Amino acid sequence: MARTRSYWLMKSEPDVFSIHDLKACGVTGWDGVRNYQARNHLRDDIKVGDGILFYHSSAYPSGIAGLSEAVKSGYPDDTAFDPKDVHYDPKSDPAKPTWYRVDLKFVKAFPSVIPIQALRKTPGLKNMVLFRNGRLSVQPVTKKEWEIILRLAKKAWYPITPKPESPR
DNA sequence: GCCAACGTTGGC
DNA sequence: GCCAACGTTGGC
Repeated sequence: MARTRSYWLMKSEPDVFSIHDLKACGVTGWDGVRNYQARNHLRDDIKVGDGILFYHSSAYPSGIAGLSEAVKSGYPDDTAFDPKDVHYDPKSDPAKPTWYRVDLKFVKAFPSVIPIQALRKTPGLKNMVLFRNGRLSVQPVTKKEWEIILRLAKKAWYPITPKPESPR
């Protein structure tokens, strides 16, 4: 029997890599993750066909910006072996890699980002890992949460919050 | 810029 | 193995 589809949320700072960058490149390797809990999901749990909520962090607004899908399950993240890479980790042994990545493809950019404030206010989303362990950059999402969020994306239009002036 | 939450490191 | 110090993330 076919495996049930799982769902995930992955964070990215849009200044570094946004849903529009994913749209432009089509498929990308999700590398540079250097947290063990997130690594475990990348290495062991995410399978081809799984649905991914693409989350913009440290953004205006922060929130879910679109959809992605896993096209390749966990394999070693070789940026860890490259001394010139910002994510270089001298402790990661190529013969026994510490860090893993998956490949993702672009599925959809929402017409407007669903802001975290709207997610927080939605009753069925109270228990999202996003609110319990906000710092985890690769986190599981339940089927129910996934469905609620797809409905929010379809119905709602969210104005772009202006970026506050930085103090001088 | 501030700070809460969490992870990692290292002395003991 | 404990825990204090420190670093990072990310919302606000």
